[in-house]
Amino acid sequence: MADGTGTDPRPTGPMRIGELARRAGVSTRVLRYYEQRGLLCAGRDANGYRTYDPDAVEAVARIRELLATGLNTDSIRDLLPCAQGGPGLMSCSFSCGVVEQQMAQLDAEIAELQRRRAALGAYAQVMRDRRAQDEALAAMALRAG
DNA sequence: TTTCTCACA
DNA sequence: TGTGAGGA
Repeated sequence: MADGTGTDPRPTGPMRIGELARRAGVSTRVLRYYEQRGLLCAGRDANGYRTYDPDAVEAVARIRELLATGLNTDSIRDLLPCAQGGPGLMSCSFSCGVVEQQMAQLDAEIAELQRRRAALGAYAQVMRDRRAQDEALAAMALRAG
């Protein structure tokens, strides 16, 4: 079945890149990119076309999940051995370290964004004050005729 | 339909 | 982190 909804039955044999892309809901370019970055393994058939095992669909889903956390492809490549056999990561010291480090980096980015927000807020307050002052002066001038 | 590479956002 | 183009 090829309804493009991702509800097809699980493939029983190797897939080519187009079928994996459709099942995983990503572009073929993305799959080649993941392979280039060492995130995804592909075999080759006689004509050089990539072939993928049926579980590559879940592998792509795991990669997408990890990318969505903000981890880069190098970190994900190192983490993938800890991400086998189901959702989430094994609680090994390596994966814990990577996750902790990523959270620390996010905390730093959040702090920096909050600093920028506060700086912009100061500008905004000055602008509001000036505007209120200008309006008050204009009202006074109007009353004075 | 697939492969690849280069340039680009 | 991806995408587009262009040729094989």
